Amino acid sequence: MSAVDLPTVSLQDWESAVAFRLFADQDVPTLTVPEQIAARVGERILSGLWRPGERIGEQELADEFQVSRGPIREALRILEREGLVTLLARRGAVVTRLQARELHELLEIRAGLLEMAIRKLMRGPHPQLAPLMRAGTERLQVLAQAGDDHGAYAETTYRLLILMARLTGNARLQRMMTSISLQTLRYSKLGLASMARRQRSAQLWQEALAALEAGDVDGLVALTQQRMDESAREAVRLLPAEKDPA
Amino acid sequence: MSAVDLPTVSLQDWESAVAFRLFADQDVPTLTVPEQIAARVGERILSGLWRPGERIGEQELADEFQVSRGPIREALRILEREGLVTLLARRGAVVTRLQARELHELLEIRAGLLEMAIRKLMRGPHPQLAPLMRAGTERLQVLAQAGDDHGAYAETTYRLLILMARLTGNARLQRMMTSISLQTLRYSKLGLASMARRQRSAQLWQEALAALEAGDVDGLVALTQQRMDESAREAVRLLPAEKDPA
DNA sequence: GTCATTCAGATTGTTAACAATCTGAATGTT
DNA sequence: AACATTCAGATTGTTAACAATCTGAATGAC
Repeated sequence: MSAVDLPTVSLQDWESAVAFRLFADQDVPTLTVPEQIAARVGERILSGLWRPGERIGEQELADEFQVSRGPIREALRILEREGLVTLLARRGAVVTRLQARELHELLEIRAGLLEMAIRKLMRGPHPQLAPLMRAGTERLQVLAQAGDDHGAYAETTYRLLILMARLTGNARLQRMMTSISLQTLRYSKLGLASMARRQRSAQLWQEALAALEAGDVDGLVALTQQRMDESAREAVRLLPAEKDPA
Repeated sequence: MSAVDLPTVSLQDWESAVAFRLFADQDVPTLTVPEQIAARVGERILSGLWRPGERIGEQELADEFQVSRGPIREALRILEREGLVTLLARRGAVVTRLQARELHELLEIRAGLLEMAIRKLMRGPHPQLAPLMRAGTERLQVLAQAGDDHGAYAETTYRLLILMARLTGNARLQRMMTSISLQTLRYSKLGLASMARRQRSAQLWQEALAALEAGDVDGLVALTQQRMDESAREAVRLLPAEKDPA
C-alpha cells in the first residue's frame, strides 16, 4: 500500500481516456502520448464536433499532433475500445455511428446494469446512496427547466448512474457503466433536448427517490426501468436517418 | 442488405479474436495479421500454457511470428481489450492476473448479465430456450461425471451462457457475455475441477430447467443466481495465492 | 548488514520510408 | 445509358533503425 507506486498508470483502471474530462472526479494519472491524443480526439467526438460516420485520416491527425502515425494508430485502437471509433480493416477509421438497433441494445444493457447496481445497493447498508440521489434529483429539477444548456441534463444523469455504480464497490461495474455512457451520451442528449422530456424524466427521478426513502426496492427498480425505457424510446425515435452511400 | 458487403470484417462484431476457437459456431471472417496473432496468443493464455503474470516480450513474439514489432503491438492492444493481457506503460505486457476481488467482480457481473438475459427471454415467446437448456443440461450431466477432461464442463457452461445471451437478440449483450467468459474461464475451471462441484452445479442446472418448464421465472432466476454464486465462491477460494515481487 | 546510487544492457516508444491495398474517376464495352 | 475494367493517387499496413525509458546488479556510503 506504500511501496507499490504505479508508474504512468495505463488507463486499465479507467477503461477510458476520455472519461477524465467528463466524469472523473478524482486524481488524474499521467497519460501516455497516445492516451492524450485519444482523450483529445474523444472529446471532439463527444462534443459533436466530429459527426458519426465521419472519416478519420491517420496522416491528418499525425500532422495536427506533430507525431508520426505510430502513436496515432495506438490512439485509434484506444478509441475503438471505448466505442467512439470504428476501425475498418484496410479502410481506416470512422467516428462510430450507432444504428437504431445498436443504440437500443446499449440502452437496454445500461438499464440492466443500473438495476444490477440498485439491487446490490439495496441488499446491504449504503448510507451514501440516499444523499447522492437526493442531491442528484435536486440538481436535475433545476436543469430540467433550463433551456440554455441542453447537454447538461443528460451529462448529469450519466454522472449519477456512474456514481451509483461506483457505490456498489464493484469497480468493473463502474467501468462498464462509464463505457456505455460514453457511447450513448451523444444520442441521449437528443432525447433530452426538449424541456417536456426533461421534466418528465426529472419527475420519475423524484418518484424513484421517494420509493428509495420509503425502502420500496421494487418500486425504485420499476420507476428506474420506466424512466430509462422512455428515454431509450425517445432517443431511438430521434436518431438521425441513415444516409447510405451508393 | 445486398450491396453492403463488409470487407475483411474487423472483429468489431465479435469483440474478440480469441472467441472464434472456443465459442464461434458460425462463419469465420478473414482476420488481419495482428488479429491472427492475437488469436493465437490468446489461445495460449486461455489454455494455461502462458500463466497469469507471465511477461510477454514484443521482440520475442515478433521473432516467433516473423513480423516486426508493429503488428505485435497491435495484437497486444487487441488482447488488452479482451482482458487477457495487461499493458503497463513503458513496462511491457503481462498475461492478465486477476486478484480475488477482480474475479469476484467479474463473476458478479456475469451473473447479472445472465439474469438480464433470462428475464428478457421470459418476457416474450422464445421457443428455442427450452430445447437449448434441455440439451445443455443433458450434456452437463454427462460431463459432470467425466474425470478425464476437467475443462470441458466449464467450457460447456460458458458456451451455454453465451448462447442464451444470443437468444435475446441483443448482440451487445452476447459480446459482453463472451468477453467476460474469456476473462474468467481460466479461473472458473479451477472451481469446477472437482467432480463433487460439477455434480452440484449440474444438479442446479437440472432444477433450473425444471423451473423453466414450469414457467417459474423467479425460481429459474433464483436457482441460476445460486449456482453462479456457489461457483464464484469456489473459484475465488481456489485462486492461487499472490506472490508479490519485492 | 542495510540502504542509496550508478550504470550498462535490455526493452519499450517513436520515426520515416517502403509495400500493399483501396478508392473513385476515367475509359471502354455492350 | 448502364455496366465492367483499368489505373493513378491516396491511404493503410509493415519494416528497421533510432530515441527514451526501465530493470537489476554492482558499487559505494553509512
